Amino acid sequence: MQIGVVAKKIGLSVDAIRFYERNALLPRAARTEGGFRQYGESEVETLAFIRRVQGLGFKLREIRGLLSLRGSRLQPCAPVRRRLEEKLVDVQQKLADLQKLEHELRVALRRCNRELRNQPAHCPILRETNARKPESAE
Amino acid sequence: MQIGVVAKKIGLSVDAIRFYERNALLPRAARTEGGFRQYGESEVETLAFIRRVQGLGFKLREIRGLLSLRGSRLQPCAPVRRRLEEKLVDVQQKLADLQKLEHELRVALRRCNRELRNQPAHCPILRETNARKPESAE
DNA sequence: CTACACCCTGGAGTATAGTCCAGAGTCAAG
DNA sequence: CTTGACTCTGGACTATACTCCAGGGTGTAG
Repeated sequence: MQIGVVAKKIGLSVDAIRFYERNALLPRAARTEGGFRQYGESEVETLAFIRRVQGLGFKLREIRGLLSLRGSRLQPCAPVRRRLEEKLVDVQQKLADLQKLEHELRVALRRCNRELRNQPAHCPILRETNARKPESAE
Repeated sequence: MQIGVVAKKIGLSVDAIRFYERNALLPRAARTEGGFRQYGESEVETLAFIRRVQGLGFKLREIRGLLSLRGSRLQPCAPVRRRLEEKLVDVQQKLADLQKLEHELRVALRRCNRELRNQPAHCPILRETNARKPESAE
């Protein structure tokens, strides 16, 4: 298969696949005489794998690490599990951060709504400690 | 006040403040004869404002928009509220995405743990549709 | 006058995951 | 042989929010 076919098959751009090769996620592909990349099923599977774990939130540098575990005979599942756990912790941290942010946004909105009913020209977000343009001649 | 004092006061780097000026979050500061930036309270408040809304998840380009509402006489609270609402929707979308991700990670981990008990050498994450190195002579 | 801390400008660099491009070559069909 | 679709390489570009730097000037204490 040449690169365009694989790209369509997996749902990646041709450029993305070349990018992965340049960045050592894929080994350098075999070439035709004319220099065209040739792919077989195993490359397609590697690309599918990349998509899969990328969907799990792994970055390309982490995926490189995961890929290096493939094909090793040394119980690769344990390190993979460790990475999954780390990633889960990561995600949970981000969730907590975002939840806090959500709360703060709600608080700000509530204050904004209260003010809007009372004095429509005074925005508590903009004001706060009395922020005001210096040159605005009132 | 010169820039270093303000930086310490607000908890920003000198470079960050200069960066904000270059990027139109702050108007060009007044200068001493020697060319040193001079700041007063209003600039300090603007910087504090920037920090505050940045803490609410706004990007600098969005903050520029918020800043342009300050000092306008035209009921600035309404557009601010709209922006807060949009940001909230944003955050909720991200939360949903991350929750889905968390779920997927848990699923992957469960499968991983099951396999680990049964056949420690077979990682279901790495395998999936039978991914395997092509040249590995078994 | 010198030393030292501080400041100036403009530009480059950081990380991420690609995309887009020019200029050139390849390959199959007609 | 030509056309058209496809591919090659290397490099530049995107967004974000800064940081770091060189090479120079300023301001003040002693």
